[in-house]
Amino acid sequence: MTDLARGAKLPEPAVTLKDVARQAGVHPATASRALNPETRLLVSEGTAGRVLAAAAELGYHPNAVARSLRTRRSHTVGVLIPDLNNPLFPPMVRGLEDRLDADGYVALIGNTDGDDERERRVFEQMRARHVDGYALATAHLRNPMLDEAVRAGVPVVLMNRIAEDYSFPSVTVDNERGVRMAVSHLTSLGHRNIACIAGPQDVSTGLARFRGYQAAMAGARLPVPPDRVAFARSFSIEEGLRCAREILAAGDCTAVAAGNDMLAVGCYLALDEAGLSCPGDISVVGFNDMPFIDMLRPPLTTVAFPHYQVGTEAAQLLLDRLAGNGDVVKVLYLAPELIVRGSTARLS
Amino acid sequence: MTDLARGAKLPEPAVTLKDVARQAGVHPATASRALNPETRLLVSEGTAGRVLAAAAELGYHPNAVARSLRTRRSHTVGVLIPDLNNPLFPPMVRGLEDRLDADGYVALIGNTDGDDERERRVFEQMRARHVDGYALATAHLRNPMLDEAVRAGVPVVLMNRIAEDYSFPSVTVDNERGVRMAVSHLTSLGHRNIACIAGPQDVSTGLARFRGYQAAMAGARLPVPPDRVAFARSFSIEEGLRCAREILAAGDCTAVAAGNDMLAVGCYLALDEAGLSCPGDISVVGFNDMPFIDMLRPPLTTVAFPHYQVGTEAAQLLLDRLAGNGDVVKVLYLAPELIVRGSTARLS
DNA sequence: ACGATTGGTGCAATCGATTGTGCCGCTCTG
DNA sequence: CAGAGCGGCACAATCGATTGCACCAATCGT
Repeated sequence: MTDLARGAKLPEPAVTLKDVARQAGVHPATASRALNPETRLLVSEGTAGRVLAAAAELGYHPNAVARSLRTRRSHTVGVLIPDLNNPLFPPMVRGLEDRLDADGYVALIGNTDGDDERERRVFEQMRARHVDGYALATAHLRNPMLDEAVRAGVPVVLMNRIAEDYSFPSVTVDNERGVRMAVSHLTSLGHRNIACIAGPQDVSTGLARFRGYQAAMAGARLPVPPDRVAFARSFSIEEGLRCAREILAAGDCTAVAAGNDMLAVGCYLALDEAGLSCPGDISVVGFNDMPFIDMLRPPLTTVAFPHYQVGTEAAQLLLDRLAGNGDVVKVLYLAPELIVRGSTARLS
Repeated sequence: MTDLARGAKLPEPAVTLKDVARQAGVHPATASRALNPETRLLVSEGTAGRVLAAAAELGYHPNAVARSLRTRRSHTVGVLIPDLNNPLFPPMVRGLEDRLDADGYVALIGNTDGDDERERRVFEQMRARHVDGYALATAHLRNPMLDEAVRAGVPVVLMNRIAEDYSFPSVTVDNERGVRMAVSHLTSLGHRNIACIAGPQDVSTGLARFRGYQAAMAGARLPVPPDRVAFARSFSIEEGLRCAREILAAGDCTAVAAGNDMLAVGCYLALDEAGLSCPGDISVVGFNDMPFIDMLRPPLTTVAFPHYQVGTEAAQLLLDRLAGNGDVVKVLYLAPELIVRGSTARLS
């Protein structure tokens, strides 16, 4: 085993701008301008060439930390999500990272677990690191940190959420329409007694989807007895199970529209528990088209939307802001798509 | 809509150390020492109190960028993984982040997609940002960047992988033992013709697990005809499907040991395709116990290991290094556990 | 009681890059 | 041919915090 492999600290060469300047026989300031494409026209072509050559030869890599200190731009954005383990988020994060990367930005990812205390901590961490902007996909709508961020002049975009009071650039799916599509699908299969496992009503997705359910039922002139709706306290399998039990106990429905795929999975468990088959006895629709949800038995009929694009578009909105072009607040609604699989069947 | 919500840039107050010092009536240097717990004992108790009070009153938050420049410590570590969308990684990343967070470090996550070019790019990005260390879970074993990192004196730990040539601190599961457990399970169910869908042989997990298969078969004095082993080029569902087709075409096996859960899922697809049932006709075992793998039909029998702990332990190893206590290279093998579910059955 | 220690602070350099200002010397013009 | 204009570059300040060093006062030992 070598000393190197053991992690021994050797004096890092650390070639700096000054080294490049010396090698090229110019002042560091000139080297800086030559290296920066924006200001390269300020130096003569010949000098620029020598500097570039020197930089290449020495293997110069600018020190991003020093640059940030001076320019007050960290080229870093903070991304707040509830939980990376939720399969919904990795594709969005990748979309964000990929788009940001193209412009030289990197993402700092923070998991909040829906916990306000934790959310505040990661937010502070990010602020201390002077992130240039935030992309939020966190649970709660009202948020003191939002005020703080805008007051500090730091751009914020929302993913998969919209804020009601403030007007932030956001990227989301048209949740209401998505649920209407799902419920229409069920009615077209002959279902009339359609229950709903609604998500938390203090997050915009939960709210909008429940509204979509109500609108679709009203549009089809179908009644919605109170015991045919259960409200989950979180978008989790456990809550889906609990709510589905409630609904099954109330009896007499032939289909369930779940607020998202997790709740639908919980519903699957409740059906197993009750000895009911899906879609034989009861049809189930979800929302999100999470990765791997098509591998379930039966494969879940659900409402899909382009997760990756949510990330890229959010990144684009943020980059627009950061570049100074962000006068109008854009709210992007991506189109939902109904994916019919095996969990829904014609009422026999 | 207010100007603030529209993202108008206002002059940020940006309270600095100098402000705190002035408020407390001391020199910035003294304020610095008072604020840092490590050096607080250098200033008198009274002054420290005044500085702390001033900092609290003004809402001072140290500028991490400036500090990094001076201390040459970014309190940031680079995490390289193949793809965040692979459900195997989010738990590990969370483990890492949670442990790092406890010591004030944050993680920069980079996806390499198994692409050397991309890997190099994110590595450069991270180096430019002067990360204090790296945690790697990337695909390939041999890697010029590893040399570069150790030469620069930047600590590196490996997750879910071990390097053969160099000796790096690593955290991984005992892959060989895990597969032996899986194969023993199959033989105890009466299976003798056990095929293997092996992972890529140029990554340590693929290699070790294949060795485990060979060892287990040899130990049970079972023959391994060449056409009963297929090598996947990547740990993907597609490759699992392709390999499973090959194996099924060769005929006459009653069980398949897959190099990981993804490959096992591909195997499920091939069985469907061939009109075979699992576990009725063929038993299948996987490796990893990915999230949601228990929701499949049939639920997959697989080898589990604590993903989250891999992350926390890797973080711990890295933090040890960063703190200067890292003389001996630790390689941690976490114990695998066989999770028997519905995809394996007694040979009838 | 006087010189030597020690505790507490201030001073100034430093990390590495960016950028406003100003000087030099060239070219162009009237 | 003199002065205006300008391209090209160097100088130095700056971002905000850390830290080696020096300095002053108070205390201690003998």
